[in-house]
Amino acid sequence: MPTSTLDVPRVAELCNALADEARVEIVARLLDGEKCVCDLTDALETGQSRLSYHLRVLKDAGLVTDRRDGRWSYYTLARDAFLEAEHLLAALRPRAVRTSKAGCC
Amino acid sequence: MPTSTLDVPRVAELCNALADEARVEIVARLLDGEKCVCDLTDALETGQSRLSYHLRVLKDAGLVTDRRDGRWSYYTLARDAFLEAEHLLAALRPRAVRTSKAGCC
DNA sequence: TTGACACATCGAGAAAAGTTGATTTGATTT
DNA sequence: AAATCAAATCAACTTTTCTCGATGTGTCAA
Repeated sequence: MPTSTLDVPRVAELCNALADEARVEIVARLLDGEKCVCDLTDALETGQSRLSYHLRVLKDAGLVTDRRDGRWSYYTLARDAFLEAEHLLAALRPRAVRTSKAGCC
Repeated sequence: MPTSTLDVPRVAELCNALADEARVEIVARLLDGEKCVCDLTDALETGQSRLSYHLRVLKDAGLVTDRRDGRWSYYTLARDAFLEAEHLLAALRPRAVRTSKAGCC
């Protein structure tokens, strides 16, 4: 459930999770649906432990969820978290073009 | 001018700039318009060089612009960059609730 | 039950980011 | 011109993040 206004630590947490290219790549790969770790390893041509690490960061931030099926783990984007991120970001958007120049101190 | 789709490095760059609470605080303070550095130093109760460092990170990412007037520097949120960020994030949002479970490998 | 597999986790090292105090720069006041 | 002030930059240090190879854990096949 997305919080509406200015949750500073949460913004930092979510952005932090998306602050690394490897993780954004992962998210991009998950856009067309659930993938298992082996699919991602192939697609991203990266070491298994590295991938596992980044998946964990995304998971800790709530941006993905995982599901186990036998030996495989499947990861899915968490729609709620992305909506939450959008709302939080929207709350940071400057309302209009500011013309008023500030005086100082 | 906001790019539309999946610019992975740019997402990482923007998110990185917002991945630190201090910087999100700064953005929050700038929401009601332009501020000089001294205002921010007071408001955030932080050292001057620390603030200057974080302002530079925000500026390098394009999220703020600065203007000099005499001895003072004024910082303003860059509306375009925030819109760009919103668009980029929107492009990462999973389209709908996925029910299809992936087969593997 | 042994071996192979998929993945998570660990430990150590490398790299990057953040903090702090001192110095520098450039503008203003006296 | 000298002193003062706002803010940027620097250098040294601390902390965090990332990477890589190794090990651990649970699952399945032979």
